Amino acid sequence: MAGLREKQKAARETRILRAASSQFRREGYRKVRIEDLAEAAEVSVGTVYNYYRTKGDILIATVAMEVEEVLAAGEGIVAEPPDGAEAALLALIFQYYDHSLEYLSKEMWRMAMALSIEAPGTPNGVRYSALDSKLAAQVTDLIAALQERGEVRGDVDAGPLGRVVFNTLNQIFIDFVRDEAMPLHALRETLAEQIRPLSRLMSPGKT
Amino acid sequence: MAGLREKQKAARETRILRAASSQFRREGYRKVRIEDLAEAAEVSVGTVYNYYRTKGDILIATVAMEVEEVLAAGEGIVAEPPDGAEAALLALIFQYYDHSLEYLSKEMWRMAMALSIEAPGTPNGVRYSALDSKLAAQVTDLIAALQERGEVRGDVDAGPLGRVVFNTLNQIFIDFVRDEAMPLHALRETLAEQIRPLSRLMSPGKT
DNA sequence: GAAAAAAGTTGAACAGGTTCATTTTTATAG
DNA sequence: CTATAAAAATGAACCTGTTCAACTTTTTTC
Repeated sequence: MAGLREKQKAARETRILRAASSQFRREGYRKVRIEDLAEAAEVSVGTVYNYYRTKGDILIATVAMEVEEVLAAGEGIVAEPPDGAEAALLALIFQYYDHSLEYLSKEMWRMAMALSIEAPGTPNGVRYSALDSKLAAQVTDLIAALQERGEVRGDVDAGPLGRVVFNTLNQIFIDFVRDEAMPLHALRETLAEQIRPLSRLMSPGKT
Repeated sequence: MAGLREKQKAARETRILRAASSQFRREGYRKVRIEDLAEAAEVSVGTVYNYYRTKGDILIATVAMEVEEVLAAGEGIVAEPPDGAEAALLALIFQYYDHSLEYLSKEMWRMAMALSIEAPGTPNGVRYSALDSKLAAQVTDLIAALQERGEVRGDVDAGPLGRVVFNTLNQIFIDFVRDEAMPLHALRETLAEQIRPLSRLMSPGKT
Protein backbone atom coordinates (compact mmCIF):
# COMPACT_ATOMS: atom_id res chain seq x y z
CA MET A 1 0.00 0.00 0.00
CA ALA A 2 3.03 2.24 0.19
CA GLY A 3 2.42 2.62 -3.51
CA LEU A 4 5.68 2.71 -5.38
CA ARG A 5 3.66 2.87 -8.54
CA GLU A 6 1.57 5.76 -7.21
CA LYS A 7 4.67 7.62 -6.23
CA GLN A 8 6.26 7.18 -9.63
CA LYS A 9 3.11 8.26 -11.35
CA ALA A 10 2.85 11.42 -9.30
CA ALA A 11 6.50 12.17 -9.92
CA ARG A 12 6.15 11.70 -13.65
CA GLU A 13 3.08 13.88 -13.86
CA THR A 14 4.82 16.60 -11.91
CA ARG A 15 7.88 16.42 -14.10
CA ILE A 16 5.78 16.71 -17.23
CA LEU A 17 3.79 19.65 -15.90
CA ARG A 18 6.92 21.39 -14.65
CA ALA A 19 8.61 20.95 -18.01
CA ALA A 20 5.54 22.21 -19.80
CA SER A 21 5.02 25.24 -17.63
CA SER A 22 8.62 26.27 -18.04
CA GLN A 23 9.04 25.51 -21.73
CA PHE A 24 5.69 26.92 -22.81
CA ARG A 25 6.63 30.18 -21.20
CA ARG A 26 10.23 30.27 -22.32
CA GLU A 27 10.00 28.83 -25.82
CA GLY A 28 6.36 29.45 -26.66
CA TYR A 29 3.52 26.97 -26.63
CA ARG A 30 3.54 26.40 -30.36
CA LYS A 31 7.24 25.86 -30.62
CA VAL A 32 7.39 23.26 -27.88
CA ARG A 33 6.92 19.73 -29.16
CA ILE A 34 5.56 16.89 -27.10
CA GLU A 35 8.88 15.24 -27.73
CA ASP A 36 10.63 18.13 -26.01
CA LEU A 37 8.46 17.77 -22.94
CA ALA A 38 8.96 14.02 -22.92
CA GLU A 39 12.70 14.45 -23.04
CA ALA A 40 12.76 17.03 -20.27
CA ALA A 41 10.49 14.90 -18.11
CA GLU A 42 12.54 11.80 -18.87
CA VAL A 43 9.63 9.81 -20.22
CA SER A 44 8.57 8.76 -23.68
CA VAL A 45 6.10 10.55 -25.93
CA GLY A 46 3.53 7.85 -25.31
CA THR A 47 3.76 8.36 -21.58
CA VAL A 48 2.98 12.05 -21.89
CA TYR A 49 -0.25 11.00 -23.56
CA ASN A 50 -0.86 8.63 -20.73
CA TYR A 51 -1.14 11.60 -18.38
CA TYR A 52 -2.67 14.21 -20.64
CA ARG A 53 -5.14 13.61 -23.39
CA THR A 54 -3.75 16.31 -25.69
CA LYS A 55 -1.16 19.06 -25.81
CA GLY A 56 -3.96 21.47 -25.01
CA ASP A 57 -4.74 19.55 -21.83
CA ILE A 58 -1.26 20.19 -20.57
CA LEU A 59 -1.68 23.90 -21.20
CA ILE A 60 -5.07 24.03 -19.52
CA ALA A 61 -3.59 22.32 -16.49
CA THR A 62 -0.99 25.08 -16.12
CA VAL A 63 -3.54 27.82 -16.66
CA ALA A 64 -5.91 26.28 -14.15
CA MET A 65 -3.33 26.52 -11.41
CA GLU A 66 -2.95 30.22 -12.03
CA VAL A 67 -6.69 30.91 -12.06
CA GLU A 68 -7.30 28.98 -8.87
CA GLU A 69 -4.77 31.21 -7.16
CA VAL A 70 -6.37 34.38 -8.40
CA LEU A 71 -9.80 33.18 -7.33
CA ALA A 72 -8.56 32.59 -3.83
CA ALA A 73 -7.02 36.06 -3.68
CA GLY A 74 -10.30 37.51 -4.94
CA GLU A 75 -12.20 36.10 -1.99
CA GLY A 76 -10.48 38.57 0.26
CA ILE A 77 -11.69 41.52 -1.77
CA VAL A 78 -15.24 40.23 -1.92
CA ALA A 79 -15.25 39.84 1.84
CA GLU A 80 -14.12 43.40 2.44
CA PRO A 81 -14.56 45.51 -0.68
CA PRO A 82 -13.30 49.11 -0.83
CA ASP A 83 -15.95 51.84 -0.62
CA GLY A 84 -17.90 52.64 -3.75
CA ALA A 85 -18.97 50.45 -6.65
CA GLU A 86 -16.28 51.65 -9.04
CA ALA A 87 -13.42 51.28 -6.59
CA ALA A 88 -14.58 47.86 -5.46
CA LEU A 89 -14.98 46.47 -8.96
CA LEU A 90 -11.66 47.85 -10.08
CA ALA A 91 -9.92 46.44 -7.02
CA LEU A 92 -11.18 42.95 -7.76
CA ILE A 93 -10.49 43.04 -11.46
CA PHE A 94 -7.07 44.64 -11.19
CA GLN A 95 -6.29 41.80 -8.84
CA TYR A 96 -7.03 39.40 -11.66
CA TYR A 97 -5.16 41.38 -14.24
CA ASP A 98 -2.07 42.12 -12.21
CA HIS A 99 -1.40 38.43 -11.59
CA SER A 100 -2.21 37.26 -15.07
CA LEU A 101 1.30 37.32 -16.46
CA GLU A 102 3.09 36.08 -13.37
CA TYR A 103 3.34 32.46 -14.53
CA LEU A 104 1.74 32.58 -17.96
CA SER A 105 2.62 34.28 -21.21
CA LYS A 106 0.09 36.05 -23.38
CA GLU A 107 0.43 33.27 -25.90
CA MET A 108 -0.50 30.72 -23.28
CA TRP A 109 -3.62 32.67 -22.37
CA ARG A 110 -4.57 33.01 -26.01
CA MET A 111 -4.18 29.34 -26.68
CA ALA A 112 -6.10 28.36 -23.56
CA MET A 113 -8.97 30.65 -24.46
CA ALA A 114 -8.99 29.48 -28.04
CA LEU A 115 -9.05 25.87 -26.91
CA SER A 116 -11.99 26.43 -24.63
CA ILE A 117 -13.98 27.91 -27.49
CA GLU A 118 -12.81 25.49 -30.12
CA ALA A 119 -13.41 22.27 -28.28
CA PRO A 120 -16.07 23.00 -25.69
CA GLY A 121 -17.04 19.36 -25.19
CA THR A 122 -13.61 18.07 -24.32
CA PRO A 123 -12.26 17.92 -20.76
CA ASN A 124 -10.12 20.90 -21.79
CA GLY A 125 -12.92 23.15 -22.66
CA VAL A 126 -15.08 22.04 -19.79
CA ARG A 127 -12.35 22.72 -17.31
CA TYR A 128 -11.57 26.17 -18.61
CA SER A 129 -15.25 27.07 -18.78
CA ALA A 130 -15.69 26.04 -15.18
CA LEU A 131 -12.93 28.45 -14.20
CA ASP A 132 -14.60 31.18 -16.20
CA SER A 133 -17.84 30.55 -14.41
CA LYS A 134 -16.17 30.77 -11.04
CA LEU A 135 -14.69 34.12 -11.92
CA ALA A 136 -18.06 35.39 -13.11
CA ALA A 137 -19.66 34.14 -9.90
CA GLN A 138 -17.10 36.00 -7.85
CA VAL A 139 -17.91 39.25 -9.62
CA THR A 140 -21.59 38.65 -9.01
CA ASP A 141 -20.86 38.01 -5.35
CA LEU A 142 -19.07 41.30 -5.14
CA ILE A 143 -21.98 43.18 -6.68
CA ALA A 144 -24.42 41.46 -4.33
CA ALA A 145 -22.22 42.46 -1.41
CA LEU A 146 -22.24 46.05 -2.63
CA GLN A 147 -26.00 45.96 -2.88
CA GLU A 148 -26.17 44.78 0.74
CA ARG A 149 -24.09 47.78 1.69
CA GLY A 150 -26.35 50.09 -0.32
CA GLU A 151 -23.56 51.04 -2.74
CA VAL A 152 -25.33 49.54 -5.73
CA ARG A 153 -28.98 50.01 -6.57
CA GLY A 154 -31.04 47.16 -5.24
CA ASP A 155 -33.57 47.20 -8.05
CA VAL A 156 -31.39 45.36 -10.55
CA ASP A 157 -30.54 41.68 -10.47
CA ALA A 158 -26.95 41.03 -9.42
CA GLY A 159 -26.75 37.88 -11.54
CA PRO A 160 -27.11 39.32 -15.05
CA LEU A 161 -25.27 42.46 -14.01
CA GLY A 162 -22.39 40.35 -12.76
CA ARG A 163 -22.28 38.57 -16.11
CA VAL A 164 -22.17 41.90 -17.90
CA VAL A 165 -19.26 43.07 -15.81
CA PHE A 166 -17.48 39.75 -16.23
CA ASN A 167 -18.02 39.76 -19.96
CA THR A 168 -16.52 43.20 -20.06
CA LEU A 169 -13.44 42.34 -18.08
CA ASN A 170 -13.03 39.13 -20.02
CA GLN A 171 -13.31 40.72 -23.43
CA ILE A 172 -10.87 43.44 -22.51
CA PHE A 173 -8.48 40.80 -21.27
CA ILE A 174 -8.80 38.96 -24.54
CA ASP A 175 -7.89 42.14 -26.40
CA PHE A 176 -4.93 42.52 -24.06
CA VAL A 177 -3.50 39.07 -24.69
CA ARG A 178 -4.14 39.41 -28.39
CA ASP A 179 -1.86 42.40 -28.56
CA GLU A 180 1.68 41.49 -27.56
CA ALA A 181 2.61 45.16 -27.43
CA MET A 182 -0.16 46.24 -25.06
CA PRO A 183 1.19 46.99 -21.59
CA LEU A 184 -0.59 46.22 -18.34
CA HIS A 185 -1.37 49.84 -17.60
CA ALA A 186 -3.23 50.14 -20.87
CA LEU A 187 -5.30 47.12 -19.88
CA ARG A 188 -6.12 48.77 -16.58
CA GLU A 189 -7.05 52.01 -18.27
CA THR A 190 -9.33 50.39 -20.81
CA LEU A 191 -11.08 48.54 -18.04
CA ALA A 192 -11.50 51.66 -15.93
CA GLU A 193 -12.95 53.43 -18.93
CA GLN A 194 -15.63 50.81 -19.38
CA ILE A 195 -16.33 50.17 -15.71
CA ARG A 196 -16.83 53.88 -15.10
CA PRO A 197 -20.13 54.26 -16.97
CA LEU A 198 -21.30 50.92 -15.65
CA SER A 199 -20.64 51.69 -12.03
CA ARG A 200 -22.00 55.17 -12.43
CA LEU A 201 -25.22 53.68 -13.73
CA MET A 202 -25.23 51.13 -10.94
CA SER A 203 -24.88 53.65 -8.17
CA PRO A 204 -28.04 54.56 -6.25
CA GLY A 205 -29.27 58.10 -5.79
CA LYS A 206 -28.07 59.34 -9.17
CA THR A 207 -30.66 61.28 -11.09
CA MET B 1 -5.14 42.53 -71.05
CA ALA B 2 -8.25 40.39 -71.34
CA GLY B 3 -6.52 38.25 -68.76
CA LEU B 4 -7.13 34.58 -69.32
CA ARG B 5 -4.89 34.00 -66.38
CA GLU B 6 -6.84 36.43 -64.23
CA LYS B 7 -10.06 34.76 -65.14
CA GLN B 8 -8.77 31.32 -64.29
CA LYS B 9 -7.40 32.54 -61.01
CA ALA B 10 -10.71 34.06 -60.01
CA ALA B 11 -12.54 30.90 -61.04
CA ARG B 12 -10.23 28.71 -59.03
CA GLU B 13 -10.50 30.87 -55.93
CA THR B 14 -14.28 30.81 -56.20
CA ARG B 15 -14.33 27.06 -56.62
CA ILE B 16 -12.16 26.58 -53.56
CA LEU B 17 -14.27 28.92 -51.45
CA ARG B 18 -17.50 27.34 -52.64
CA ALA B 19 -16.21 23.87 -51.88
CA ALA B 20 -15.06 25.01 -48.46
CA SER B 21 -18.25 26.77 -47.54
CA SER B 22 -20.31 23.76 -48.47
CA GLN B 23 -18.09 21.05 -47.04
CA PHE B 24 -17.26 22.85 -43.81
CA ARG B 25 -20.95 23.13 -43.14
CA ARG B 26 -21.93 19.69 -44.28
CA GLU B 27 -19.02 17.59 -43.05
CA GLY B 28 -17.60 19.77 -40.33
CA TYR B 29 -14.54 22.00 -40.45
CA ARG B 30 -12.29 19.54 -38.68
CA LYS B 31 -13.27 16.57 -40.75
CA VAL B 32 -12.66 18.28 -44.08
CA ARG B 33 -9.12 17.84 -45.34
CA ILE B 34 -7.39 20.28 -47.63
CA GLU B 35 -7.15 17.39 -50.04
CA ASP B 36 -10.96 17.14 -50.09
CA LEU B 37 -11.29 20.81 -50.95
CA ALA B 38 -8.62 20.49 -53.61
CA GLU B 39 -10.43 17.58 -55.19
CA ALA B 40 -13.81 19.32 -55.16
CA ALA B 41 -12.30 22.49 -56.61
CA GLU B 42 -10.36 20.47 -59.20
CA VAL B 43 -6.98 21.80 -58.19
CA SER B 44 -4.05 20.32 -56.30
CA VAL B 45 -3.32 20.70 -52.64
CA GLY B 46 -0.48 23.07 -53.40
CA THR B 47 -2.79 25.32 -55.34
CA VAL B 48 -5.15 25.69 -52.43
CA TYR B 49 -2.20 27.05 -50.49
CA ASN B 50 -1.51 29.38 -53.33
CA TYR B 51 -4.81 31.12 -52.65
CA TYR B 52 -5.11 30.77 -48.89
CA ARG B 53 -2.30 30.84 -46.43
CA THR B 54 -3.83 28.25 -44.09
CA LYS B 55 -6.95 26.18 -43.59
CA GLY B 56 -8.06 28.80 -41.10
CA ASP B 57 -7.80 31.48 -43.76
CA ILE B 58 -10.35 29.66 -45.85
CA LEU B 59 -12.73 29.52 -42.92
CA ILE B 60 -12.29 33.18 -42.09
CA ALA B 61 -13.06 34.06 -45.67
CA THR B 62 -16.41 32.28 -45.48
CA VAL B 63 -17.24 33.82 -42.11
CA ALA B 64 -16.33 37.27 -43.34
CA MET B 65 -18.93 37.08 -46.10
CA GLU B 66 -21.62 36.34 -43.56
CA VAL B 67 -20.63 39.14 -41.20
CA GLU B 68 -20.49 41.70 -43.99
CA GLU B 69 -24.07 40.86 -44.83
CA VAL B 70 -25.24 41.22 -41.27
CA LEU B 71 -23.47 44.53 -40.94
CA ALA B 72 -25.28 45.87 -43.98
CA ALA B 73 -28.63 44.74 -42.61
CA GLY B 74 -27.80 46.40 -39.29
CA GLU B 75 -27.42 49.79 -40.95
CA GLY B 76 -31.14 49.89 -41.53
CA ILE B 77 -31.90 49.44 -37.85
CA VAL B 78 -29.38 52.08 -36.80
CA ALA B 79 -30.97 54.52 -39.22
CA GLU B 80 -34.45 53.98 -37.84
CA PRO B 81 -34.33 52.29 -34.47
CA PRO B 82 -37.52 51.17 -32.70
CA ASP B 83 -38.64 53.28 -29.74
CA GLY B 84 -36.90 52.73 -26.44
CA ALA B 85 -33.36 51.71 -25.61
CA GLU B 86 -34.17 48.10 -24.82
CA ALA B 87 -36.27 47.50 -27.92
CA ALA B 88 -33.74 49.18 -30.18
CA LEU B 89 -30.76 47.24 -28.85
CA LEU B 90 -32.62 43.96 -28.99
CA ALA B 91 -33.78 44.64 -32.54
CA LEU B 92 -30.21 45.17 -33.73
CA ILE B 93 -28.71 42.26 -31.87
CA PHE B 94 -31.48 39.80 -32.72
CA GLN B 95 -30.77 40.75 -36.29
CA TYR B 96 -27.22 39.54 -35.84
CA TYR B 97 -28.23 36.41 -34.01
CA ASP B 98 -31.05 35.36 -36.27
CA HIS B 99 -28.80 35.32 -39.33
CA SER B 100 -25.85 33.70 -37.67
CA LEU B 101 -26.62 30.12 -38.60
CA GLU B 102 -27.91 30.78 -42.08
CA TYR B 103 -24.67 29.91 -43.84
CA LEU B 104 -22.42 28.89 -40.99
CA SER B 105 -22.46 26.09 -38.46
CA LYS B 106 -21.73 26.57 -34.78
CA GLU B 107 -18.48 24.72 -35.28
CA MET B 108 -17.45 27.17 -37.97
CA TRP B 109 -18.13 30.10 -35.66
CA ARG B 110 -16.22 28.46 -32.86
CA MET B 111 -13.21 27.79 -35.01
CA ALA B 112 -13.23 31.28 -36.48
CA MET B 113 -13.37 32.88 -33.06
CA ALA B 114 -10.69 30.58 -31.72
CA LEU B 115 -8.44 31.39 -34.67
CA SER B 116 -8.82 35.11 -34.19
CA ILE B 117 -7.72 34.77 -30.58
CA GLU B 118 -5.03 32.22 -31.19
CA ALA B 119 -3.23 33.90 -34.03
CA PRO B 120 -3.97 37.59 -33.74
CA GLY B 121 -1.07 38.71 -35.87
CA THR B 122 -1.91 36.69 -38.94
CA PRO B 123 -4.11 37.98 -41.75
CA ASN B 124 -6.76 35.65 -40.33
CA GLY B 125 -6.90 37.16 -36.97
CA VAL B 126 -6.59 40.70 -38.24
CA ARG B 127 -9.46 40.22 -40.61
CA TYR B 128 -11.77 38.73 -38.03
CA SER B 129 -10.88 41.41 -35.50
CA ALA B 130 -11.71 44.09 -38.02
CA LEU B 131 -15.16 42.59 -38.44
CA ASP B 132 -15.59 42.51 -34.69
CA SER B 133 -14.69 46.16 -34.48
CA LYS B 134 -17.20 47.05 -37.13
CA LEU B 135 -19.94 45.30 -35.21
CA ALA B 136 -18.96 47.08 -32.03
CA ALA B 137 -18.97 50.39 -33.88
CA GLN B 138 -22.45 49.73 -35.16
CA VAL B 139 -23.72 49.15 -31.64
CA THR B 140 -22.06 52.37 -30.54
CA ASP B 141 -23.69 54.18 -33.43
CA LEU B 142 -27.07 52.92 -32.33
CA ILE B 143 -26.55 54.10 -28.78
CA ALA B 144 -25.42 57.50 -30.01
CA ALA B 145 -28.54 57.70 -32.17
CA LEU B 146 -30.67 56.87 -29.14
CA GLN B 147 -28.93 59.59 -27.17
CA GLU B 148 -29.78 62.06 -29.93
CA ARG B 149 -33.39 61.06 -29.57
CA GLY B 150 -33.25 61.42 -25.81
CA GLU B 151 -33.88 57.75 -25.20
CA VAL B 152 -30.53 57.17 -23.54
CA ARG B 153 -28.98 59.41 -20.93
CA GLY B 154 -26.63 61.91 -22.49
CA ASP B 155 -24.22 62.00 -19.57
CA VAL B 156 -22.44 58.75 -20.41
CA ASP B 157 -20.02 58.22 -23.25
CA ALA B 158 -21.52 56.14 -26.07
CA GLY B 159 -18.12 54.66 -26.98
CA PRO B 160 -17.33 52.66 -23.86
CA LEU B 161 -21.01 51.88 -23.35
CA GLY B 162 -21.18 50.52 -26.88
CA ARG B 163 -18.19 48.31 -26.14
CA VAL B 164 -19.89 47.02 -23.01
CA VAL B 165 -23.01 46.13 -24.94
CA PHE B 166 -20.98 44.55 -27.71
CA ASN B 167 -18.91 42.55 -25.28
CA THR B 168 -22.10 41.29 -23.76
CA LEU B 169 -23.69 40.21 -27.03
CA ASN B 170 -20.41 38.71 -28.15
CA GLN B 171 -19.83 36.69 -25.02
CA ILE B 172 -23.38 35.38 -25.04
CA PHE B 173 -22.94 34.40 -28.65
CA ILE B 174 -19.77 32.55 -27.77
CA ASP B 175 -21.66 30.62 -25.11
CA PHE B 176 -24.30 29.87 -27.72
CA VAL B 177 -21.95 28.42 -30.28
CA ARG B 178 -20.10 26.51 -27.59
CA ASP B 179 -23.24 24.62 -26.73
CA GLU B 180 -24.47 22.59 -29.67
CA ALA B 181 -27.73 21.90 -27.87
CA MET B 182 -28.63 25.52 -27.15
CA PRO B 183 -31.46 26.73 -29.36
CA LEU B 184 -31.74 30.21 -30.84
CA HIS B 185 -34.57 31.24 -28.56
CA ALA B 186 -32.42 30.52 -25.53
CA LEU B 187 -29.77 32.77 -27.00
CA ARG B 188 -32.33 35.52 -27.42
CA GLU B 189 -33.60 35.07 -23.89
CA THR B 190 -30.15 35.21 -22.33
CA LEU B 191 -29.41 38.36 -24.24
CA ALA B 192 -32.68 40.00 -23.25
CA GLU B 193 -31.96 39.13 -19.65
CA GLN B 194 -28.63 40.93 -19.72
CA ILE B 195 -29.70 43.84 -21.89
CA ARG B 196 -32.64 44.57 -19.61
CA PRO B 197 -30.66 45.88 -16.62
CA LEU B 198 -28.29 47.68 -18.95
CA SER B 199 -30.97 49.51 -20.87
CA ARG B 200 -32.85 50.22 -17.71
CA LEU B 201 -29.77 51.87 -16.32
CA MET B 202 -29.21 53.72 -19.56
CA SER B 203 -32.66 55.23 -19.71
CA PRO B 204 -33.00 58.84 -18.65
CA GLY B 205 -35.43 60.01 -15.96
CA LYS B 206 -35.07 56.95 -13.78
CA THR B 207 -34.50 57.69 -10.14
C1' DG C 1 9.40 -16.47 -3.82
C1' DA C 2 7.47 -17.80 -8.41
C1' DA C 3 3.64 -17.28 -11.53
C1' DA C 4 -0.17 -14.75 -13.20
C1' DA C 5 -2.53 -10.52 -13.65
C1' DA C 6 -2.74 -5.67 -13.82
C1' DA C 7 -0.91 -1.31 -14.82
C1' DG C 8 2.09 1.49 -17.25
C1' DT C 9 5.76 2.59 -20.68
C1' DT C 10 7.48 2.69 -25.16
C1' DG C 11 8.49 4.14 -29.91
C1' DA C 12 7.21 3.14 -34.44
C1' DA C 13 3.37 4.09 -37.46
C1' DC C 14 -0.31 7.14 -38.86
C1' DA C 15 -2.73 11.50 -40.14
C1' DG C 16 -3.35 15.78 -41.94
C1' DG C 17 -1.64 20.60 -42.40
C1' DT C 18 2.11 22.86 -44.69
C1' DT C 19 6.30 23.59 -47.70
C1' DC C 20 9.03 23.69 -51.82
C1' DA C 21 11.71 22.08 -55.88
C1' DT C 22 10.05 20.85 -60.22
C1' DT C 23 6.98 21.07 -64.11
C1' DT C 24 3.38 23.20 -66.76
C1' DT C 25 0.91 27.08 -68.44
C1' DT C 26 0.41 31.77 -69.89
C1' DA C 27 2.36 36.14 -71.24
C1' DT C 28 5.81 38.84 -73.56
C1' DA C 29 9.68 39.81 -76.87
C1' DG C 30 11.78 39.52 -81.24
C1' DC D 1 5.49 31.79 -84.81
C1' DT D 2 9.38 30.70 -81.77
C1' DA D 3 12.03 31.66 -77.78
C1' DT D 4 12.34 33.54 -73.39
C1' DA D 5 10.52 35.04 -69.11
C1' DA D 6 7.06 35.20 -65.64
C1' DA D 7 3.43 33.16 -63.11
C1' DA D 8 1.10 29.44 -61.30
C1' DA D 9 0.12 24.46 -60.47
C1' DT D 10 1.71 20.27 -58.75
C1' DG D 11 2.46 16.44 -55.47
C1' DA D 12 5.98 14.28 -52.89
C1' DA D 13 8.34 15.20 -48.67
C1' DC D 14 8.26 17.20 -44.11
C1' DC D 15 6.71 18.14 -39.47
C1' DT D 16 4.40 17.34 -35.31
C1' DG D 17 0.29 15.78 -32.66
C1' DT D 18 -1.78 11.43 -31.71
C1' DT D 19 -2.59 6.29 -31.54
C1' DC D 20 -1.66 1.55 -30.45
C1' DA D 21 0.34 -3.17 -30.31
C1' DA D 22 4.26 -5.01 -28.04
C1' DC D 23 7.07 -4.89 -24.06
C1' DT D 24 8.33 -3.84 -18.86
C1' DT D 25 7.44 -3.11 -14.36
C1' DT D 26 4.74 -3.48 -10.33
C1' DT D 27 1.25 -5.79 -7.72
C1' DT D 28 -1.38 -9.66 -6.36
C1' DT D 29 -2.10 -14.53 -5.63
C1' DC D 30 -0.92 -18.93 -3.79
